[in-house]
Amino acid sequence: MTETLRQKQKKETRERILGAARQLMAGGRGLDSLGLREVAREAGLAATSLYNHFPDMEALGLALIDEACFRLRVAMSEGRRSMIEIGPRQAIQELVGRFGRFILSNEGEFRLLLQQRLGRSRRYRARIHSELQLLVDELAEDIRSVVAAQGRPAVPAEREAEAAVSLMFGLGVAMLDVSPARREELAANAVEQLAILALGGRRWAQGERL
Amino acid sequence: MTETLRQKQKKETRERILGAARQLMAGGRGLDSLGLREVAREAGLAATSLYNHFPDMEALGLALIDEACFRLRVAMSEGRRSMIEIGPRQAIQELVGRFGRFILSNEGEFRLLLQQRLGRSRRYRARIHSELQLLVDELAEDIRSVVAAQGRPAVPAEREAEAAVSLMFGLGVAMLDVSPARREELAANAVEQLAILALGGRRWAQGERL
DNA sequence: TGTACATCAGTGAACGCGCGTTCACTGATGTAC
DNA sequence: TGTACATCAGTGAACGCGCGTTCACTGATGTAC
Repeated sequence: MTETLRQKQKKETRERILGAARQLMAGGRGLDSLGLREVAREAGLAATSLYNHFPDMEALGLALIDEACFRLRVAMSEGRRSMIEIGPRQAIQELVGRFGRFILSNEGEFRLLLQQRLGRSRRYRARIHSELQLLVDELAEDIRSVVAAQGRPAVPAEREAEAAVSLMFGLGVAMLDVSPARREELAANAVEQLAILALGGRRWAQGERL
Repeated sequence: MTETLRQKQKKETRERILGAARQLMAGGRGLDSLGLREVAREAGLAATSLYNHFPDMEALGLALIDEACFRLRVAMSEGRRSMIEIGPRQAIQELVGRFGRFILSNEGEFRLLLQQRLGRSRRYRARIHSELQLLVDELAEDIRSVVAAQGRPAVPAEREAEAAVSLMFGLGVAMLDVSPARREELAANAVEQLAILALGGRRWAQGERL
């Protein structure tokens, strides 16, 4: 069943709509402040045409969120394999570096996720929440792999992964309103935070407590 | 210079307006979705009366944010003194407990801070950012006090405080959409995260690295 | 291959609605003498 | 203490505007014979 011209054009128009919305949000705008007409105008379409692609504005928002989740997942999954070999110290550097790069080149998407995580729509929140849980799970698995590769005792990987994601999101938020130089500083701080966490996890694994 | 009846009533009306906005947000609404007329109606006033108390809607938002910042500060400052004596383990329990209670009884305010930290208005963001920096600074000071009281070497308190705030905000976000039982679980996890962090900080202070 | 009909992405007008803000006004409260 | 005037919190009408959505329609693309 080959794709007809019409189908292809429809797909392209849909992409143009999502791209227009992304473009508008890249300027610092929030999803909630985007109007139907505004998105249509940016996409070079009549306002009503949007209804040929999305049943309502909520669906458009959900499509944007899905896209953002996908990009985050891809960005954070790249090179997961190699992390196992480079050891914990470099793995943390790499992790923060990758997250920093994602934010740098997908600032709008990142803000979208942060905002809608607490946003109006339960569906949005649920979608984002499950995506972040996935991120935590993958990270926990990576932590276990790195530790196992070094022949060390099993650390509290789930807790560390949850904490690491919180720390990276904290980093991300702090990065948003700030100069590139300050961003480097913040990233370096985050690396230290994660290193301290990993160090604590190691000791915790050995039965040490506060 | 004693307060006239008019001044007193004006102050009360202002409080009623802010209270109405808080009330509306307590239902899960965001600041951005609140309309002037809606707030006025909830407060039992004509829409235009709001302009006797705030020059525009942005000012009303800023007043709400100031109020929320103040409440957070008060909630997190209470009993700071006693924390120094109870040692790190109980101090963490106490910290998370206090934060959890703040969220429980000020959910709307907490969501307001989280949302507007990334929100439309630069003034909002700046206000919240500086408030959080204050929180970090105070916490860092507390950490130093607790550690010094135990006669231990100085830990990387600034990093730990930043991390602790990120972890607590991560906890707060996770708590919002969730059952009370699950909240307990999340709080317990956060306590563990913070304990691991503190353990790592101790080792870091002794010169240990990953 | 050509023709006749069906599909459907895109259009422009129109719907009711609430938005934030301005304005001139009212009447109770405050103040000066 | 009483009076005359000033202040100003609260009001209701009105402003222009953009919102999301519906509708009947157009014309290019697709399909069946």
